[in-house]
Amino acid sequence: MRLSQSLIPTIKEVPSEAQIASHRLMLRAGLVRQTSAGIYAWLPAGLRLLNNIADIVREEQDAAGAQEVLMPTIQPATLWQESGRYEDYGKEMLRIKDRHERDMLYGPTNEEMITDLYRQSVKSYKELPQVAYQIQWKFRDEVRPRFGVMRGREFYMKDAYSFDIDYEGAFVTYRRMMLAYMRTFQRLGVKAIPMVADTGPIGGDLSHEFIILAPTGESQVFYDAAFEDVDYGAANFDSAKPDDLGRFFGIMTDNYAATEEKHDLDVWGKIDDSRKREGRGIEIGHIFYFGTKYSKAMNFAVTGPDGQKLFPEMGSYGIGVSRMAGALIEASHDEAGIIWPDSVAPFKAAILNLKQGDPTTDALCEDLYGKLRKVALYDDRSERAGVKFADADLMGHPWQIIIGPRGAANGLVELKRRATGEREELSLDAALAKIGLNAS
RNA sequence: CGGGACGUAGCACAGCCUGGUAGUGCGCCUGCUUCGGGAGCAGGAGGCCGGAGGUUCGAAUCCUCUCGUCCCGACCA
Repeated sequence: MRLSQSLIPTIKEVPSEAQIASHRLMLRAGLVRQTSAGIYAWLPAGLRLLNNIADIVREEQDAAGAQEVLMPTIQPATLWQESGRYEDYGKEMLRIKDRHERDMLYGPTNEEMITDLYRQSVKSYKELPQVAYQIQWKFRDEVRPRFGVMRGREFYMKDAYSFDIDYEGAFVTYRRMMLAYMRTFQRLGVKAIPMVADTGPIGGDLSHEFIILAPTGESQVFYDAAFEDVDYGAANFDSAKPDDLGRFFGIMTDNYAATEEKHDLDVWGKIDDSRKREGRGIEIGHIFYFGTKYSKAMNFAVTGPDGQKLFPEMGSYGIGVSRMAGALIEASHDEAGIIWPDSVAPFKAAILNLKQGDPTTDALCEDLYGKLRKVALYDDRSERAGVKFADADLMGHPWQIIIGPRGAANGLVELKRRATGEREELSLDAALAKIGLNAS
C-alpha cells in the first residue's frame, strides 16, 4: 500500500484512555480505533494483522483435520434454552429482540449452534469423529472492558468443536488439538505454556489454558523451561500417530506449569533453578473436554455399532485471535514502537522514500514497490526523513528499506532490521534476497 | 456488580474554586527557508465547552438529571 493514500493514521500523542502498551501502540500505529467501550474498528494495517494471525490458526486447524465452517453471530434464544445456558450465562450475554419480538442473542460462543447443526444431519457413529471450527466475531458484554483489544466486548475468535463416539477418541482429539495449538503459537512467534485450568461456565473436567508471557500480563505464572525446548513441528510429532500424541501430551503434563492461584511451592522448589521460568501471563487460548453435556441436553444422539443410541463426547477449543494481536505487542515492543514477528506483520517491509520528489530516489522506490506491492508499505508521503523513521519504527515492520538520494545515486539502499536495529547498505537485489521477498 | 475519577478544537491539556461568552502545545492548511531520526519563521482554519433542565441580567464555570469514557476490585477467550 501507499501510505499517502491509506487510512493508517499514526499519532504522536496517545488518547488518554489507553493505559497499557499494546493499547497505546495499536492506537498510535493506526491499527484500530475504538467506537464504543470494548468495541473496535480494524483499520487496514490492523486488519492485515488480524488476517495474518487468523491464516496461521486456520492452517494449523486444517492440518489437524478440522473443517472450517461459519456460523451466524446472531443466534436464537431457543437453542440456549435447550442447554439451559440462556439463564446461566447472565448479563455477559447480549440479548436482542427482533421485530417479531423473538428473543435473539449475539453469540458469545457456539456449542449449542454446532450441536444443533450436527444433530440435524449426523445420525451414525460411522460419520464420527469430526472437528469443525470457525473464525468469527463473538460478543461478551463484559462489565469492564479494558486493555484495548485484549479484553474487548466484541472479539474475533477461533472456536472449534469436536465430536467423538467415546472417551478414548475424545482424548485423542483433545491431544491432537493441543498439539495444533502449540504449533500455532510456535509459528506466531510466542512462547505459550499450557496450564491446567478451571472449566468455567462451559463445563467439563479436562481443560487447559494457554498462557503467553508478557510484562503486563494479568497473572503471575510459573513453569519449567522444558516447554521452551520442544520443537512442536511435524518433524517431531506426527499428529496422526497415537504414540506421538501420547509422547507430546506427556511432555505437556509431566512438566510443571501453574498460574499463581494453583502454584505449588513444594513442587516448584524441587525444580532446578536454571529451569525455572516465571513471569506475567496472558491467556490466549483455552481447550475443554466436556463429554456429553451438550449432546445429552440437546438430544444429539447417533446410532452406535451395537444399534443403540449413543451420545457423542464433545470438546471445544478456542483461540482469541483479536486478543492475540494485543498480546503479541505486549510480548514484543520497545520504546519506539511495535516489533512484529515476521509471521504476522501487517507489512513485511516498509519502503522509506527519504526524499519524495527526487527523480532518482522516486524511481528506485517505485521500482521496488512494484515488486513488493502485496507485502510492503510504501511511505511515499512528503514528510521529512525523521517522521518516516519514527513511524516505521512505531508500526514495527520487520524490515525497513531506506532509500535516499545519497545511496540511490549508486543504486544502493539501506536495509534495517527492526528487531535488532542492524542496518546495512547494499544493492536492491541483495536487499530483496536478504529479506527473502524476491518472488513476490 | 461494588469503589473512584473524568467529559472544553483531530490529540494532550489549562480555564471552573472566586459566573461576564474560550486559551496553550501538538496536529491540520498556505507561503518561504530547510531536508538521513518526529525542522524554523510568518500567516490561517477549526470549539453552540457531552446532552437536557434549572439558578442568574449573564453559565464552560453554580445546582439537578442524563449519556459517555477511563481507573481499582470481583469476573472472563
